[in-house]
Amino acid sequence: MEKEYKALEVEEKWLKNWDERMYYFDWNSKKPHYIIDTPPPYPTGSFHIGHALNWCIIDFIARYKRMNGFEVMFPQGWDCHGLPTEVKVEEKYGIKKNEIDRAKFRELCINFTEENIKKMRATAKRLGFSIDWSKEYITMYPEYYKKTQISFVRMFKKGLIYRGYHPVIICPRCETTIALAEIEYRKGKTKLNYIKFSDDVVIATTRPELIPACVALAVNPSDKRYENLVGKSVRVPVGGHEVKIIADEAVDPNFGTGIVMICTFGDRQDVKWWKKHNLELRNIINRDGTLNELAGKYSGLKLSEARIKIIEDLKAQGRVLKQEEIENNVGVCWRCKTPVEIFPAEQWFVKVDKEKVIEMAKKIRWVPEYMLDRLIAWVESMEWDWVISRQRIFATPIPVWYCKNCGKIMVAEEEWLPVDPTKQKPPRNCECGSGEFEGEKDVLDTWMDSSITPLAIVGWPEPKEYPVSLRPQGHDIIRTWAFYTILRSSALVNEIPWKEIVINGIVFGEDGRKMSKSIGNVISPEEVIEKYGADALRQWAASGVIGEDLIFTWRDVVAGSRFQQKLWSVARFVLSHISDYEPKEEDIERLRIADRWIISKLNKLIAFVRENMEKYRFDEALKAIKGFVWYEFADNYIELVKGRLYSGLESNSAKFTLRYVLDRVIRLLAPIIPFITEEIWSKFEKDSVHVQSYPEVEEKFIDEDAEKVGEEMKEILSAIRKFKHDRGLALNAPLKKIIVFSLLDIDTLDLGFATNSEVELTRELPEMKEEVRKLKPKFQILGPMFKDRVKEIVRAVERLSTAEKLKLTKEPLIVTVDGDKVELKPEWFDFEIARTVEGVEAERIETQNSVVLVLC
RNA sequence: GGGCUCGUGGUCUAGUGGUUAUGACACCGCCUUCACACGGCGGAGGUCGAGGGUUCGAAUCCCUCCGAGCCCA
Repeated sequence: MEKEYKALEVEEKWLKNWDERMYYFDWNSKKPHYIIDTPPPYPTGSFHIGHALNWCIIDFIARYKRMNGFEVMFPQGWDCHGLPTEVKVEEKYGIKKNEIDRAKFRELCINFTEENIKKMRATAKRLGFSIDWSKEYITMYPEYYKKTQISFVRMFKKGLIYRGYHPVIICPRCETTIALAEIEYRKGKTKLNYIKFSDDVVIATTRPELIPACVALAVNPSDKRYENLVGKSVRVPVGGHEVKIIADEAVDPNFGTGIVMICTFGDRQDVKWWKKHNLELRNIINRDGTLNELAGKYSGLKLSEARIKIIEDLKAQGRVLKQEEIENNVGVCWRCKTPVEIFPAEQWFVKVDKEKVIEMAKKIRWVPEYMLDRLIAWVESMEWDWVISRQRIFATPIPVWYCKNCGKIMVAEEEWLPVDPTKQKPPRNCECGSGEFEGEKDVLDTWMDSSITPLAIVGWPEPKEYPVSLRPQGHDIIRTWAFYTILRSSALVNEIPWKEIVINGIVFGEDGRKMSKSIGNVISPEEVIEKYGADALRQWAASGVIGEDLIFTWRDVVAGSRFQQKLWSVARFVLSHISDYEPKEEDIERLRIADRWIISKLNKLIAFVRENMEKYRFDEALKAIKGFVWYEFADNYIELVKGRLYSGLESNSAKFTLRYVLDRVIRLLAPIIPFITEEIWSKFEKDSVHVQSYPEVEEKFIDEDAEKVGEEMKEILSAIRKFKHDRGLALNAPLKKIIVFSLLDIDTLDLGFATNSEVELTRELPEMKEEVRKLKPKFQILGPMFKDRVKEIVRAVERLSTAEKLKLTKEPLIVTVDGDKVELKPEWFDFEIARTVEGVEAERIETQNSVVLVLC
């Protein structure tokens, strides 16, 4: 074995040699199934570090479960549809989606996405994820979006999908609907106009051009000034129609006059009020940003023109009382910077049954638990149903036609799916007899695709089993992906989607801020892999507490890389000593104290690691393994048994132990660092480490007595190292003699080798003088017993004489506290006793349970 | 503005009622000993965000404030 561990070479080698079929999921397997509803990422082309964190966690779980005898399904999906791809494709080819053939545009999007998937797949493979590639799904392909369409049809038939009015955002210049994500906000100045509707009703508005769209006025219910107005009606100037005055808490009494005008629609708050108070819809704006006939004499004017004209007219009527300049945020189109307008249009909705979703969510086990609160808070604050239609192209088509003759809606039958209604006609005529249809041009929200992933991976509409075992995902998409999935699972099969949901945090840059291209703090997984390899990055990913956000730091990656070198060096040492050794039962009988000590500690480690892996606390598990390998096994155990190994004296017991420990440690680490563990495993075992079982605790090796003695030997060794260090001696410098006074069965053979000195153990403590050096009250006992008198008791104990303190170590002692006699018991205190031995010219070192005399 | 989370040596971090607060990185000294200098041994460094409360006892529980972050208005 080479001295240096070459992570990159080893990782490349195993990527080539591994047979990925060992990760394939078999429905017919008799093992218990463990199905993971993995997130399908949006194929942007780069698998970023946030994905890496998420996938590492999934892979730790998948590999751990596999080694524990589960048949694990780790599928990989790609959530393809959406606006960003449309935008990228427009940029790439210099086209506009509305100016070219829909089918052609869709094709360009598909090609673009396929390229991106290819790149991301490569990174996922390089990171060593145990993905079952035979279970890959791609939402833009007909096999998948057929399922999305079936889900639409079924929910429509159950009455869970309906059509209704909802605002869409349009850019009046581009004459197209745009998404919230496409709005930029600009700070600007505008005029707040105080407009008199009647003698006692004055409103303040920044949008006078919308007065003809006014459908109500609102005041805060606690506003004393307007108590008598609520419920009354008032005539709208320039519009001429009458509107009611209503009360609503959301009105800010301190803004303007405290009376606000509600229009359909000025902004998102108007939309809320419109829904909440069931107001009339009064749409005065056309898609091109001009006013329609509902605006009366202003019909045909552009909004900006209408604004001037309306203010002019109002001034002429003496209705404009005041105009003050204020700062505000205006939403503008990201492309042309024109202020956007809200425009009511017919949309498709999914009904949201809040109680049902919460009830379902509570049946799922949430890790960490508090993440459930986020979902509940979100659901409870929802103000309207889920709008699922989008005015876009690259998405799953809504399988619906409208009869050109009678206008009736025809929803596709399941047998007709998949279908694109803009290209295909329905196979039968409308009830009215007409065969002329207009296909639905709107398409489905991308979350309609991705909210059926747990169903899709088990073969729905003929699910092989359900619910699945686990959903791992980030907390940033609880409100979307987790919520929609629970909603859809409930609606489609009346069942929870998964038994458990594990939420991971998001990744920040080294500066503590969210990674973003504009800040320039983005680190790509490839960058890390090129320098330190996948295992090092995986160790960083394991260092996070589940649910909490994680900062990327090179420091952690480097620390991971160092641990790999340490593990490699340890393995190199162990393997060089066991190459010609076969474990034999009789060697167990001959195990010495140090062997039994380390094996016992290892078994306790196994219990601890299992417990934490079950809780998804990979940070705790890895930290414990690292600590064991580095500070127990390498620094102490190996140092203790080197003598036996080099001398050949009692060496088989050490060899048995080295092999036992290495075997367990490698298997414990395999889910987290699959490459280096495989490499080391291959040097002394056959088959892949990834098809082995996870180490089990062997109770017969848990040995408290040996641990006590082993810890003491470790302490003695450390004390002697410190002694040599203080004297300026080399650590391997021989000493004349070391005499250990101890009642424990210290192994003088190992300790002698390790200190390079003769070690003598003696039970007799000749002419030993004892003195209580420290006396620590055990407050856990004293607190409940004496309550507020504890301090007095402690003071009384401190006043005791040396002889009395020594007496208290062995028997109860009566002391006087505030005139009361109190009997103190030895078990209420921790004693630290100094033992001095006279007549010996030697350095005296004391450890917990021994006195060590060093003759040099 | 609402929901959730976090604030611990220089930096990052463990720690949900017990006195002397965990570890890592960085730092300082010593040691190139045959697994490892990406190492070993030793050392220095903290009023646990601020204030108040509960308690015999608070980093830990409660309240208020300050600061940071995420998601949503």
